[in-house]
Amino acid sequence: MARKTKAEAAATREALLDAAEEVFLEKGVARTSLEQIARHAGMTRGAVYWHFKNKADLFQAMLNRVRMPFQELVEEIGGPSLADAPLEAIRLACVSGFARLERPRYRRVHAILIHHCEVFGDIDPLAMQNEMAEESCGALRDYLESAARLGQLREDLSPELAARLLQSMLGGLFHDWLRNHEQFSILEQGNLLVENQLGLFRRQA
Amino acid sequence: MARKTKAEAAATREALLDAAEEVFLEKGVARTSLEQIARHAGMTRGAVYWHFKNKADLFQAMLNRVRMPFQELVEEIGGPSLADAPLEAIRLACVSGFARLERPRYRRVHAILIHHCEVFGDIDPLAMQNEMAEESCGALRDYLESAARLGQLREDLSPELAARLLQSMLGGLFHDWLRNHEQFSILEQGNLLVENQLGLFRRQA
DNA sequence: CACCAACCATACATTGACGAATGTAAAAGT
DNA sequence: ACTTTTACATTCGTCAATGTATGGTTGGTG
Repeated sequence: MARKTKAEAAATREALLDAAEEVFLEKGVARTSLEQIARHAGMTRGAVYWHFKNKADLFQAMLNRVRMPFQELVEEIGGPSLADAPLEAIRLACVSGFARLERPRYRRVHAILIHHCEVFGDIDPLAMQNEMAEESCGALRDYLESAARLGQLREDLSPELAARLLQSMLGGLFHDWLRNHEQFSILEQGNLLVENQLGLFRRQA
Repeated sequence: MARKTKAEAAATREALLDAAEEVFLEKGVARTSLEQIARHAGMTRGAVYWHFKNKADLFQAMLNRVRMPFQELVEEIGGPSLADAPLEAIRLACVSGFARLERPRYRRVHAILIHHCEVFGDIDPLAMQNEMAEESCGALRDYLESAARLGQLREDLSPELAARLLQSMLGGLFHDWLRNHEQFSILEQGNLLVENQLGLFRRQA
């Protein structure tokens, strides 16, 4: 095959990753061959093995396109508002996360990671999920402790417990929505649930 | 090989299913061969193909050993107490479910179904999860509507919304625990979370 | 302008899982 | 006691997927 421009080569690489997302989501990671991915992108396995070492490497590259550390979500909500209104900061961070998840690429990759792949090669999706869970739970706990210090939390509710409740609720919502995103909008439903759950946390109903 | 008595044959069948549970949980469904399952049970693939048609059939048989319809959980909690105390009925049903999940067989099979298998043959774990979710959410809504009619719910909280909150929280807890059950006890943690979440739902804090 | 390496296709070797066919020895039936 | 069926073990053919090696064309760089 003829050599391509650097831009064209990068484009085919992206096309391969796009194809991987679609086929992985449709048929599951284990049941899709590199041949199927290549054909779906209009290429052959040669292209795949040029750009990626193997299936696990391609999978990792697919994940790297959607890395969103929690810090980015915090930065998106503005800044100094979190100092005196931590509960509102949590809500806005959640909204920010929901908005990202509605972008097809983010939704697809997370759905694949959580519902359409097993342990595989040197990639352990469960370990990744654990990391995500602990990170978000820790951040929630920080904000809720701040809220407790400011007297914005019910006195019979510890920030630790509130963080676990909220984290479990968010995790369940996340899983449910990723399972079939056509059933509801995570932005609407998520807003509703987070708002009300935080309302239950607040002092004086 | 020599023929075994009916009891012995049934025992080897159970042994094969036990082995399947362990190997599936350790290596994932797609990455384990029937050979590995058979060897782990001290047999060969011949035994597997005698008792089961193929991998999907074995998988289905494994699932059939842990079917627990929601109705059983309700029956376990006693009976007439649910009429005037629906919130307590919910709590007891959850406790009952948590207790079951701590039995190794139930825990393993659910962990496999949710975290260690993809779509596979004529088996769609996501569809099963959807069934489970809708069934439990519907039951929760029924009880919470009953609680609302009895004036046991906060007036600013619709039973519909409460059901979604609780269902998401339970689902998140479920997933988190199945991901690594060594981190905490679902019976303790589940009791704590359900109790407090229901407490937040109740009228007059 | 020349030449090399990038970029991808093609062909080939290897692996390993499945499933069916066959073997067989003891339990069940008669 | 004789036959039949059961409950496996063993072997083998097939096929799909992987990984590698090779070839061919052209963009990029000196």
